[in-house]
This record gives sequence, C-alpha cells and structure tokens, in this order.
Amino acid sequence: MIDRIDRRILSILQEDSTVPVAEIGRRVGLSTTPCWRRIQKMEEDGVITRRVAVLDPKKVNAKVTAFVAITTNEHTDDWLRKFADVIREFPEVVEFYRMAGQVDYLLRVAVPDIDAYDDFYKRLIAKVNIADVSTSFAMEQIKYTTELPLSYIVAEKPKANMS
Amino acid sequence: MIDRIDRRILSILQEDSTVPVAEIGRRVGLSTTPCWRRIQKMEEDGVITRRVAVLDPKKVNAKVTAFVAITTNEHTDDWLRKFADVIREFPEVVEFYRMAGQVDYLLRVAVPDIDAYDDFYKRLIAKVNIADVSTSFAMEQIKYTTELPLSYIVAEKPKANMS
DNA sequence: ACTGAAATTAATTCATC
DNA sequence: GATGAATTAATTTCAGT
Repeated sequence: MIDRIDRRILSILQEDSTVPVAEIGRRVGLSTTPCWRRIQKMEEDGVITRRVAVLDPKKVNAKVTAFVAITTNEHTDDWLRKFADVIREFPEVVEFYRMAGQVDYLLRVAVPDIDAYDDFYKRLIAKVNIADVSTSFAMEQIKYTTELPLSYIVAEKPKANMS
Repeated sequence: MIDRIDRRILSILQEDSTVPVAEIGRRVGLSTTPCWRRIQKMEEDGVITRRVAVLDPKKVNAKVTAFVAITTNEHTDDWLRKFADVIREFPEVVEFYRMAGQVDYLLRVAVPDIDAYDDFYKRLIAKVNIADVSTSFAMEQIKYTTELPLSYIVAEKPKANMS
C-alpha cells in the first residue's frame, strides 16, 4: 500500500509541498515520472487530502488558543449532527473532538484575546444548548505542526515471488 | 498591512494552495503580476509561513488523538527549554501548549491506538520528569482545519508594525 | 516500473503605462 | 500599483525499455 519510498515522499511533502517533483524524485532516488505517479496515486487514494498554505497566528491576530471542554445531557445522533453543523459555521473553531471519559466534546478555538473568546462563547451558546462548559486558555503555542507521524504506517505487503 | 484583497487571497490559499496565481487573481479582481507580488510579500512578511501537504490520519495509521494534561513542579525557563526540546523530538506530539490555570502544559498526541499511546507515554516519561499526567482520548475528530479565522485581521495603514 | 524527452501549463520577470 | 507579453521553470504526457 504505502512503501518506504512513498513514506519518504510524504515526509517531504508534509514539510514543504513546494519542493518540485523532480527534486523529490532526486532525493528518493527516482526520476520525475514515477515520483509524480506515486504522488498522484496517493492523492487519488486520499492519503494526501489537500495542499494548503499555513499562516502565522500572530500575523492574522488569532494567536490565543482556548480549549473548550463541553458536557451535554443530550447524546442522540441527531443532536450531535446539529451541534456539529453549528460548530462548522464558526471559523474560530479549528478543531473539534468527541471525547471518551467525563468530557463529551473538546474544541480548540483560535481568537485574538480573551474578550474575543467571550464574544465567541456568547455567539456559540446562543446557537446551541450545552449543559456544562469549561474553558482553559493557552499562554503559548510551543509546538504546532500539521505533520503526522509516519512511523506507524503499516508495512508494505511482501510481493509474491514466482520462479 | 493586510488589506481586503490580501485577506481574500489568504482565504483561497488556506483552503487550497494549488490554485494557480492567475486564477486567484481572477477571483479577487487582479491580474497575475500584482497578485503574485502580494503573495510573495506575505511570504516574506511571514504571514504565510509554509505550504504543506495535509494527510489523512486514518491512512497513515495515526487517527487516535490523546490530549495529555501535564502538571510539573519545575517552573524555570531552563526546565521548559529542555522539556520543549524533548517534546520536539517526538513526531507523535503534533501540538504543545503552555497553559494558564491548574494544568501547566497540554499535548495533542497522534497515535494509532491506546497501546501505541502507552508506548509513547513510557518513552516520554523516560526522558523527562513530570509530576502529574492526565490523559484523555478522542473517540472521533469531528472537525480539523489548518484554516485560521481571518475576520480578526486588523487592516493597518501605518508601517513599522511587528508581530 | 522506470527512463528520458516532448508537450503543456504555471511561475516569474520585464517593459510599459 | 497595475497590465500584458516574454521568459523561465515546473507539471504532465508519451514513446521506449
């Protein structure tokens, strides 16, 4: 499925997607065409989902992160679907998880400051009924990466060898 | 600093950085050259920090997210520097925040399953001394985006404004 | 599956207004 | 500051092994 070479290609593209295909090929010991084909296939297969520009949170005035732990009394699929639809409308919510344990949902919210968070919070609870909310603020983002670990990729199936 | 047109360009590039400059120009009502110049400038200014390929967590076998809340007794700058260096070596840690409130640090860790998290955890505590650790697992990632909200950008005319 | 070259399309520069 | 053409560099296709 994803072999060693693919993994090295992914590692390069996760770090910098502007590296030319010919250069990626050179680094992994492949000429342009097969390297391009591998990238193409990983896009078709949905391994690579998108290529995006990453912005500096400070420069766009959204450097404060709030983690919002939400507990609710409603646990139906229908409620979650509605809740998720509301959440998706808020560009401030950059991550949204359904949790195991006491907390039901966790949001990561990107805002300029505490006041803007407070405003966001009011707009949120006006749209959706949530029982209990607990917010924690991050003082500093020490590490943030879109790069996923590639070491857990399941090893390529050994090819059947005739002869 | 960042005007309405820049903002629209950022919005496009945050969503899909493969859109050709000529097409971006067309969408924002600009011809290729000035549009290209604006993008170039935003890269120089550090507004756009990088262009990356985003992968599907399921496809690379890292779909489980663990949130690790860490409390420590050591609060010196030196300890944090060392701690941060250790953390940066773990590709499983995709986000790392210094928090306000009871919890000192929060990690988001990407792993295939609970067993892999346990292994990661052992490797982590072997490298760094942390007093209290509380882990919560996400059952489902309902929303994840690298797109930051652009509505908080302050459109400033005057020059010489840092960060 | 890969190579190397050709064809196509995009990025980048430049002359000009 | 913007435009449109010219140039450079990349992507994508194709013939051959």
